[in-house]
Formats: sequence, structure tokens, C-alpha cells
Amino acid sequence: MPQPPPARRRLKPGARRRQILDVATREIAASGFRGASLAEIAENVGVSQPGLLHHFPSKAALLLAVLEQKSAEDTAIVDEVFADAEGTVGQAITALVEVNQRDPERIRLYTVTAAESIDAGHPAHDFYLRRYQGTRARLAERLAKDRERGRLPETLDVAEVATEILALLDGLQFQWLLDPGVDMTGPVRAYFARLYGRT
Amino acid sequence: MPQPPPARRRLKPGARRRQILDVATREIAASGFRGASLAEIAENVGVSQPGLLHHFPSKAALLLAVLEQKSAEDTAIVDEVFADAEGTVGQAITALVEVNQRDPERIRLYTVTAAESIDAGHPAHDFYLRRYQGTRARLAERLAKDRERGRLPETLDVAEVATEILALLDGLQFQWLLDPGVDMTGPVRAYFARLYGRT
DNA sequence: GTCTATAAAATGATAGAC
DNA sequence: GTCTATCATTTTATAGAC
Repeated sequence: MPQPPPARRRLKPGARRRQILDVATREIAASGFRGASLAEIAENVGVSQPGLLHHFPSKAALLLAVLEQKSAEDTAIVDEVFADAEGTVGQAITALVEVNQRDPERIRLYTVTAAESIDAGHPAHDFYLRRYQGTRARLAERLAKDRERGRLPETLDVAEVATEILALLDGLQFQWLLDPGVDMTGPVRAYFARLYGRT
Repeated sequence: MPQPPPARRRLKPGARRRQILDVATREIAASGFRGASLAEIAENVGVSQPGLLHHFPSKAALLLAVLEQKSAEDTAIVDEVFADAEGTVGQAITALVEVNQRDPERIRLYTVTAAESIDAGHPAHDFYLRRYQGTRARLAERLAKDRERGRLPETLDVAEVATEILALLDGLQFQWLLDPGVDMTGPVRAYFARLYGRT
């Protein structure tokens, strides 16, 4: 009785799932959660629309899965630019902008769905509320370390500046997505030059 | 033959039109262009949905009319905060933020529809493209005047800073709309204190 | 200027066969 | 896991009466 090894049966368990997430990311980044349609995503995957809903119970669940996945990628990227313990927040964020500039789609996914999510009834409302609270807090901590090292003025309100930096990045990304001729790196460098003191 | 004075016949020419624009502004600010529905707007106006489309030929036309109207209001507000010829851009923008903070709906209309409009097929895509180009240019001019007056460093790249200021404002407004506990004025004051040199 | 009626298409989701 | 068939809504827009 040759029985196939049970440990191998699930060789490609989430292959289709990943494929769906990929296509959904593109569609949602382009048209937002409201503008994207399950039928179109299914077609681009090469599956029927009920076939798609076998993997994700609803459109909202699909959006949240897309955001969770991209959020994990994001964490890796951010950890990377902050990996140098000697570097300042300014240097890390400047590097981050250069990385982001090579991946408009990921940025667009955030810009588009975050704005939609202002609506309290939007499926990603809580996701973004928590995400921004957490990001502001972590950024403030990192700024506090720069301050302790004497790289930033002792009187600096790090919570205030954390909010400020996030706002600057989001706003620059929007202008750049709308009009790719807009340069993000210049303003970011100028901003941090003033924050850390010109050389 | 008593004929009614023709000059008076159009006493309330666009009353309903204005009412529709009001309701549409609220709905679109809440749900975006894609999320808003003509049926719901019509119901809140107290008119049938075809009755609504008598005044505006299409949903896209309604959106553009809403944006044009709010844009005119906006120009008036901006002119107001820049009215003091002796004041700096920093002072004017700080005042603008305080005015904006009292009208979340107007700000939300912009934040939500601007993000949607990144899509080249969105009816407001061109509107926002031009709007940002114009706003950046005007802001840069005003910064150049501050620079000429010696209020800003001679080496300052005003185009760069104009992009930066707009980004900061947009980003702060988003964080504040998502989480009303976020303070916009603190970061704005801190930003301009550094730009103009601390006192 | 406003209505009813209706078209024509698209939407997210479910039932049930294979 | 994927399909066909189908449902129940909702969508924008038009035709035509009043």
C-alpha cells in the first residue's frame, strides 16, 4: 500500500493565495478598496470570482490580508534602514525615501487606502489608526536616542517631530504619486539638515 | 400689458443647485467620489435621482462642480491669511492651520478626493495635478519675498521648501482626520521656528 | 424642473455540483 | 479547490410624461 507521505501533501499550500494577494495589491493600489472589483481581480488571477472568494471570505478580508502582508514587508524595509545603530533618524529616513522611490506601487497602496480609511466604516480604519499610533511612538523613541546622543537639541519635543516627519513623508509621497516629476529627496534632505543643524 | 420685469425673473436661479452642491460635498467628503452615490445625495437633498441629474449631467460633473466651488472658498481663505503684507509665510500658514482645524469637512473633501485622483482615469486627476502645480508655484513666490526681506536664508531653495510645506500640511491633515487627537499646530509651529530660525 | 419608469451593467456574496 | 448558476442589490444614466 504505497501511501504518499502526508508531510508532503501541502507542498504549495498558499501558492494561489499569494498570487491572489499580488494581483489584489495591484488593483487596490490603483483604484482603492472601493474602486477595485473582485471580478477584475479574479480575472487577472485566472480564476472565477467565487473561486477567489474560496480563499478569502470577503472583499474586506482580502484588503486586510493585503495590508497585513505589505505591512510585514514594510517592517523589514524599515528595520533595514535603521540597522546602523550609529546612524541618525535623519539618515535612516533619507535612505527609506530612496528605497520607496523604487516601489511606487507599495507606496500608492498605502496612500490610497489610508485616505479612504478616514471613514470610520472603512474596513481598514482601525488598521491605520493603530498603525499610525505605533509608528509615531517608535519614531519618537528613535528620535529620543538621537537627542540623548547630543545629535538633536535637548529641548526637542520628539513626539511632535515624529508626527511632523510622518506627515512630511506622506505628503511628499502623495505629490510624487500624482506628479512623478516631483522630487522627494531634496525636501527630505533639506528638512533634516535644518533639524540636525546645517553642516 | 403688465409684464414682469425680466431682470427679476431669475430671483433664485441656482438655489437648488447650491443645495445639491452642499449635500454632495458632505457625501463625497465622507466616502470619496467612488464611495458616494447619486441616489443617496438625491435623497438627502429631497429630490429624485433623475431630478438631481437635471442640474448636473453626470456624477463626474457634480464632483468637479463641488471641487471648483470649494476651491473658490479656499482661495478666499488663503488670501485672507496672506492679507498682511508684513507677515511671513510661516505666520500665514500657521493661521491657515488654525482656520482649517475648524472645518474638518472641507479638509476631508480634499484629502479623500486628492488621494483617489492619483489614478489617471479619475475625473479629478487633472484638477489636482494643476492645483498642486499652481499652489507650489505661488507658495514659492511668497517664500522668495520672505527671502528677499532677509527673513529667510539667501541660499534657501524656495521651490523645494514650497513642496515641503504643502507635504507637511497634507500629511498633518490626514493624521488629524484619521485621529482627531493628533495636534497639527504644534508641529507646524516647530517646523517654521526652525525654518525662520528660533527666537 | 421634477417626476415615474426603466434600462443596462456591475457589484459582492451564496448554493451546490464536481 | 474550482466551477456554473444565480441572487439580491446597487449603480449611473436615459426616455418621456407632466
